[in-house]
Amino acid sequence: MQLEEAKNKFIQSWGTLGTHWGINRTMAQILALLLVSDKPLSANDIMAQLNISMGNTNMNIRALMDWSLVYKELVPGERKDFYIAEKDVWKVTSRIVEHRKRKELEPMIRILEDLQNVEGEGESVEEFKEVVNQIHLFAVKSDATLEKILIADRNNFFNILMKLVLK
Amino acid sequence: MQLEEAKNKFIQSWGTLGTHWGINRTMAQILALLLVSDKPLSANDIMAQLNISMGNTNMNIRALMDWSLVYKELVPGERKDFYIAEKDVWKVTSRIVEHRKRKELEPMIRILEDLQNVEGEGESVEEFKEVVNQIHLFAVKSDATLEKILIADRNNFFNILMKLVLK
DNA sequence: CAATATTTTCAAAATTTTCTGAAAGATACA
DNA sequence: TGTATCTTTCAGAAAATTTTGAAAATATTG
Repeated sequence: MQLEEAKNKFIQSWGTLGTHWGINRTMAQILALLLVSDKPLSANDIMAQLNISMGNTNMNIRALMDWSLVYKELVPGERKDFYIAEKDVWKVTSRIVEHRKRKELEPMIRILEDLQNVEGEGESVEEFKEVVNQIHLFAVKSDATLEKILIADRNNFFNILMKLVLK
Repeated sequence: MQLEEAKNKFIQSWGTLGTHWGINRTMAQILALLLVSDKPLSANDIMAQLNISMGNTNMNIRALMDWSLVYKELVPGERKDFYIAEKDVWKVTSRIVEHRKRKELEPMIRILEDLQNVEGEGESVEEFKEVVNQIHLFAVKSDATLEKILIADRNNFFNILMKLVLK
């Protein structure tokens, strides 16, 4: 397998994976392209290499910057903006996890808490509260665990992983 | 808030959350409906309550059974099939995680391994290998950790969570 | 076995999500 | 300031996903 072929394979696979992670295909592909690029790329380079439109490129680069997965890099003597990817796997992962925690888990916890306010007394109300309560408990524990993991630095994280795996 | 309102709110929210978890809206809503139902429901009941078509109902019930999130329950004297949800939060979570591990993480690991076979020697090849290798290492560790967590029973899981949270 | 009830299938329709590209908005340079 | 280059926006187009419902298949009952 030649380098170019390998890079393309990586970009394609990463794109597919991304769609399962709250990231759309193009956004994931841009990230992948920048991850395996040895130099910063301009919006134009990205457009050309992935065969996508200007607007699509721009929108997704900005989303990636918003997620802190891609940074602008100024290239002296160049007027265009150039971009590089965050290459630290742990940072990439933790930023994605953080986003999803904020956008999915935390809103769900708020809703579950709200649902505890259901009125009435009968058995069916109790059963409902019980189900909601179980899920809430679980969600809160998961949230706290993620929080703990996220504030740890990479080394800490690998230590935790190792403890779990070797246990 | 009345019980009915609370149940509907739960079903809607769970439906939205589901779409972020590789489960489509309807599939998640059916699961939610069964989770807060005090008795087994038939496909017809589900159709009526969620206002969805027969085909949609059938397809998603079967997907849920395939994921072991919903079971058939035979009601004596009834010709229809009735369904109940898995109410153990830990089981629900672990089955979803297991599915995603099999369908996303493991295929990615295989691709990353394949990509290590890139030919050539230059610096750019080495850089590519380094990126791929970092991701592969991380993916394998995550996979092993998930495996460990999944084969643990619920108590074990909560113990692990607790250790992490209280650390 | 025939009649009826229930479940399953799947092509077409509806909906949702993503992408395009022309136009408007910035920014840098002379 | 004028011109050229680059970036952003967004309405409409395209693509992907989900849903419908009629028809076929299957199961149950008498």
